[in-house]
Parts: sequence; C-alpha cells; structure tokens
Amino acid sequence: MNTNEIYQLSEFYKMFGDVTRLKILNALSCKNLCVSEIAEQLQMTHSSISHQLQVLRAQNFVKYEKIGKTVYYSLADEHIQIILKYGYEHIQERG
Amino acid sequence: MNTNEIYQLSEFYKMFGDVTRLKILNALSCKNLCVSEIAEQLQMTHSSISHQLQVLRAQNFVKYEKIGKTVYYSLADEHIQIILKYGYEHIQERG
DNA sequence: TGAATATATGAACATATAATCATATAATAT
DNA sequence: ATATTATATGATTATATGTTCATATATTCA
Repeated sequence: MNTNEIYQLSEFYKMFGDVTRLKILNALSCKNLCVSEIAEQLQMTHSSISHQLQVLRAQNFVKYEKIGKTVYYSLADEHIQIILKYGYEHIQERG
Repeated sequence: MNTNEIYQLSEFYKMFGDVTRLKILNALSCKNLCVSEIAEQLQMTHSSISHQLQVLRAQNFVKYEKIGKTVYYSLADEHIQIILKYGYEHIQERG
C-alpha cells in the first residue's frame, strides 16, 4: 500500500469508528429511513444526525433520495453491510 | 446490535481509522517487527510507535514477544489482515 | 403569500486523540 | 557497578472531531 492508499483507507475505516455513525449504518441496514426517523430512533437531534449523514455522504457510505420535503437515506452498497457484519462477528467471538 | 456491541464495534474499527496504526498493521502483515524497525520503516519516533502499539495491544490487535531487550510485535490473528484486505479492495474499486 | 415542516449548514464549544518531551524501566555489555 | 540500548509511560500540547445552537434553504399547505 502506498501513502495515498493508506490515507484513503483510514478515512474509510474512520466512518465505522464512531458510535453515532455505526448506529445510523446499523439502522439503515434494516430499512431505508429519513433524517427524522433516524433522529427519533437514536434519540438524538436532527442536526447531529444531519451532520453525520453529510460525513457518511462525503465517503459514499449512503445514498439519498429526496421526496417532497423528506430525504430518504440508504446504504450505498453491500460492502458496508459486509464489513459491518464481519466486524460484528469478530467482536462476538471475543465476547 | 445492542448499545454495548455498537460501542465495542466502534472501538474495534477505530483502530483502523488512523494513518499511523494502519501503517503499523500493514507493516506487520508482511513481517513480525520490533519497535525500532517499525519506527525506522515509518520514519517516526520510537515513542509515537510505542504509544500506538499500546493502543493496538489494548484492543488485542497485536501480540508481542520479548527477546532480550527487544520486543517483537505481530498481528494477533488473521481477522485483522482480512479486514484490511477487504477495505483495501473497497477503496481500489472506487479508484 | 405566509406559516409550517424537513433538512442542511456555519460557527462555537467541548472533548478526544495523537505527537512530543521528559523520564522510567529492563536487559545487556563493559 | 556503570553505561548503553530498547522499550514503555506520564504529562503536556496541538489538532481533530462531534455536538450544540442559530440560522438558512426547500417544500408543502392553508
């Protein structure tokens, strides 16, 4: 791996390294949701969720579709779910 | 996933979310190395490397063996390499 | 048009984290 | 015993990051 790849990779993994973002990703892995629904589910402010969604968008972790006033978010691709699942299995094995 | 699992998972992924730690893990994926060798390879101080190795130890990412004055570090298990490889493939696909 | 609702965004603040510096510990060699 | 080498660690500092607060934008509805 060269320096640029290492840098990109760290930015990629950083997305999974925050509790709020993980909760968002986990919620979206079940069902597409709008900002309000995510905020309600996580019991957090719309602003926090929206900020984190921008971060996830910047790394192409989520897709979104605006319908009327509402923006529906979904996971960008199955890679995200696979990596989540793999990490989950890893921590399960260690108890 | 419950709250505790989410927390554990974020701590787990956080290890991959820093350039220095990624470089260390990448270096160790080729070859077991001592602190000085890692420091030289990454062109960083022994202290920085040692601090990050403690962080990686705390999350059971690395094993170590002391031989004389020297401490040899290696990756804890193949999970780490697999996740590194998977993430690497992911960023490669996006260019 | 004006009010209400959903989301986005910039700035400020608080906290977390990584690097540095100084020092400590441990093993070896003289 | 003392010096040297390898590593570890505590404290400090600088930077990065997440949340909050205030405000902006966009859409719908009365």
